[in-house]
Amino acid sequence: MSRAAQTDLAVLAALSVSPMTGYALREAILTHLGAFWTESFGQIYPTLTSLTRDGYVSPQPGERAGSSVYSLTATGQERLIELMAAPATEVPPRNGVLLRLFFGNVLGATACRRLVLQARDRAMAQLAELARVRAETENEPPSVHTPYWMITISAGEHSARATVSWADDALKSLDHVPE
Amino acid sequence: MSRAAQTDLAVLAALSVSPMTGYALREAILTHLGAFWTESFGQIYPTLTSLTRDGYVSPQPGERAGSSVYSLTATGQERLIELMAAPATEVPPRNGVLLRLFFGNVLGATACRRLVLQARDRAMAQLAELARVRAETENEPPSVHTPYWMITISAGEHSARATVSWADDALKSLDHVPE
DNA sequence: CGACCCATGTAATACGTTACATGATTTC
DNA sequence: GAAATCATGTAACGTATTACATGGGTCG
Repeated sequence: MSRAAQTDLAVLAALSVSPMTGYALREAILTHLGAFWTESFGQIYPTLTSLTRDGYVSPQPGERAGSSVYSLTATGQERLIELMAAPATEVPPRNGVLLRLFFGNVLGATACRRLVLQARDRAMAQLAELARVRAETENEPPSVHTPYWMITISAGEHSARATVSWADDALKSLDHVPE
Repeated sequence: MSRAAQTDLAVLAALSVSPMTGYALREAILTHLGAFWTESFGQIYPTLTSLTRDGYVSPQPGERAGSSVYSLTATGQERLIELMAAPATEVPPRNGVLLRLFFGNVLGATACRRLVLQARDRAMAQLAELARVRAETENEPPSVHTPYWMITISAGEHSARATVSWADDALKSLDHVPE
């Protein structure tokens, strides 16, 4: 599965929940998938154009002049299932914090402690945000999506908690490292 | 910090441990940083050329004909510290597994269980590999690098264990989801 | 002497972000 | 009627991967 098809997948999947404009699509991807997926306008609009050309989505005039609401066609639904079933391509990892810590002797223990603390803070903020999203999702009427959304929220929570406990371990061991 | 500077950082940092050829550099990045960093030949060679032009590294003839061993210059050492101190730029996330699970109703519960199980298997394999690397690192004579390498190994372990426990939770909740 | 590893380098291609240009509609 | 938001689209730029081309050295 090429990387371009990944954007097709995200767009088709989002449109399968409900038809919307390119602008709303970007908004929806940002707020709902933001923790594990990103798309920019520069990707979304050309993707909508090519998906329309290939008959996977069809635009209808929106409420505002010049705006188009896109919805999945029957072949688009098939294409979505096909892309979903294809193996996921992972982005090559590039973790700047771990890179800096691996060569931590260059920065020194104090600067490394600061890096770890910042990572811990970010994870704590993620946990707070996830608690908010979890409460919101639990308060909505259950749908076919609910159990799946809960699973992705849980993934974020496990990951953030792991970062916090790693940070605590790391801070402890950095205390024994001479500057 | 631009994304190009990220490759500069990785290359300078690796050369700060010991001088080596471009080929060995790729090998070293793959084996030591592979869990959280990647660089391809197509990045490494042009980067070595530009770093040489800027006086941050200097090539010396290697053992084999035509090969060059690169080492940090004094200004290269300064540049390394400068880049290390700059804030890390994170790659935008693109987690294909979580994307598929978020829209899991398209695939159905059984296929989602398979995805989660595969993620669990990968995490278990990572844990085995990390145990090997940890034992290897603990058996080597301690150096200035040892405590920092241990911290990055610990990060991998926390992350992999989080994936395993998330997968177990997810599998349990998928059992209650109708197909 | 064939296979494999070490070693370098580039060209084609794809991927993706950012910034810019443009304008309609809503809200205060 | 000014500001904010909704909405579309593209051009420029930078980043990165992959595949290919090339050849020396080593080991069985």
